[in-house]
Amino acid sequence: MSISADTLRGHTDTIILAQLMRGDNYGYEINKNIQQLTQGEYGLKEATLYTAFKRLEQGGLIASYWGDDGPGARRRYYAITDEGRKRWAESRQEWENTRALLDALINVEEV
Amino acid sequence: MSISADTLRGHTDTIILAQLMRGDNYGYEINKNIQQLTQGEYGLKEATLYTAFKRLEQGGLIASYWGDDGPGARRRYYAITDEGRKRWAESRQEWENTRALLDALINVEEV
DNA sequence: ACGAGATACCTCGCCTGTCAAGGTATTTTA
DNA sequence: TAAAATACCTTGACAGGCGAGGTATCTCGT
Repeated sequence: MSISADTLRGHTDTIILAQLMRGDNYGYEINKNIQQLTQGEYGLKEATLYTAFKRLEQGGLIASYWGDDGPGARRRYYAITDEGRKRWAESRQEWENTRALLDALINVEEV
Repeated sequence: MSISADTLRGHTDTIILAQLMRGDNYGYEINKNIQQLTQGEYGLKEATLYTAFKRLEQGGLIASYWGDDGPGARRRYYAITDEGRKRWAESRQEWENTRALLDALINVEEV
């Protein structure tokens, strides 16, 4: 986890939505996927993760149900809603914009 | 100001340092430069701006002095320190990394 | 001469997202 | 059968952003 979380603040929800775009999944696994995708450089803290799930569900962007199939402890699965899909698309677009802005703001043209 | 500030949270200090890399400047002007660079899409709120200056100065990344030359009210100028330059270079590098991570996390490979 | 508006700085208190710490329950494995 | 892994959840503290409000100076039109 070499990335300071504060620079990713505000993107947590989008990251989770993106994972759920690939299909229903449960918290632990989602977080493992995130860690894999970033070669272990980034992962959500559990408190952050579950806070985000709660927030997203209350906002109607995801829905949850209990699944008890697999090994290990019981799992709460999450599914992205239509509204969630819409939000993801928007956030993705916004990210493109933010990225361009920060590129312009953080770099200094050579003197 | 169409960009939600939370997606830029954590980058405020770096943005300010980048502006000061171009030379000494004062708060109001720095913020105007930022707005210009982003075609008015982004600007720091004053409270955010001055909070950041305080934080940066206390951290030894910038230094300030009063200048009374120009028109309008008195101005407090800021100069980036050696430590500030170092920090900017680090943050810039970290941004490259963060950008790559978010690209990987927010986009979903097609099914 | 003077009031409006621009310039410029600053503080207080609220809100929100992150996370360390602590807790519960189940299953696998040595 | 105890340890470790899996999996979920809550509480309280903390930090950064910012709305709202405030101060002081200068310019410009009338």
